[in-house]
Amino acid sequence: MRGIAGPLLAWFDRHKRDLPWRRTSDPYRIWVSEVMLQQTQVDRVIGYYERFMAAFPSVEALAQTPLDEVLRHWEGLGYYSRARNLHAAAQRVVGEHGGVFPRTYDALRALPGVGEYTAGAVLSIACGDPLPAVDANVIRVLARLFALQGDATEVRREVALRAREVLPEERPGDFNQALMELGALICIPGRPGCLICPLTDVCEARRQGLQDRVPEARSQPLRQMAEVAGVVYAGDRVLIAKRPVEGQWGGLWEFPSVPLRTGDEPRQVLGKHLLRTLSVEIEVGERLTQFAYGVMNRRVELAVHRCTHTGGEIAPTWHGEARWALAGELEALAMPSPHRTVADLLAAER
DNA sequence: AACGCGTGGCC
DNA sequence: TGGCCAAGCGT
Repeated sequence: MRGIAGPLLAWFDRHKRDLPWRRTSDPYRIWVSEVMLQQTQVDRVIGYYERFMAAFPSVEALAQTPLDEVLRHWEGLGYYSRARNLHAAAQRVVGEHGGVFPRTYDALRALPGVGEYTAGAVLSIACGDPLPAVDANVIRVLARLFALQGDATEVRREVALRAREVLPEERPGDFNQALMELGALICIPGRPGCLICPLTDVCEARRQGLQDRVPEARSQPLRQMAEVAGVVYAGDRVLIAKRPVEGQWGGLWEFPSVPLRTGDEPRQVLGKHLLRTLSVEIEVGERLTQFAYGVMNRRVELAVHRCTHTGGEIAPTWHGEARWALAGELEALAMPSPHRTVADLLAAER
């Protein structure tokens, strides 16, 4: 296999999408885009990237902003550890590198949230370093190009070697992006568009008729769950709780909620939960809303009750931070998607 | 090594 | 309509 760089880069020059992070060579901006793009589709990232850059135009700006505000800009994008790591990394760039974005592999790789892929992507795209950037697209494209089959781990390792071999000295960043762009637009998981693929003539899977074979993704079984949340009023304020930084929705604010087990009486469980975790006494009132949301491999039926504070001050425990908030404050807090739905409901009824 | 970690669009 | 999926990383 020789010379895929030529036709691939020619195709890329002609068909690449006009994306905001392709209009800069600032390593900081490339880095932010790459972190946002982890496990997230391009179309979804564009708006977040532009708002994030307007708010945090430099690594110093990001570093000096409170994490809560950074998370608010990340709300809805998911995988919130990315935002926490991005923020922590920005502070380390300022504190340990004098605000100069690191341009060596080891220094970049040492930042939280920067793995092998991201380090290679940032340095090849922003600095022209001849490093591969192997993401799921590249694995699929090269596995097909070289007709690599077998164990997923084995294919991955083999792809990593091939990615280094096919990488051209000229325009390594564009080459990496071209492989990913091809994987996203043409060499897609389902039925690849071999008829319009610039590499169709040299693709070994195509030659062998294996192009429809794609590494089977092992899907986790979907679990059904139920939970109850309370919008607890004390006068004109509502009770909000901050989720612990580790785990799902870490660092985000939510209306206090608790999982239900089969047979649980939701209103009773909610009351006991608030008493036990925050020492807050409540009276559980009418059901405000009920809906299902999906998160990871779970489908959750959420019932939300309007509640009234009847006694007890918030006693912060190991469960984390909680406080009373004015309705107008909710807009500025980072909340999980289903809780944002509830907050919007409250805002609409006022 | 295998698993946890979000979200909404798609067919 | 619901199962699948997307420019990974940390542990």
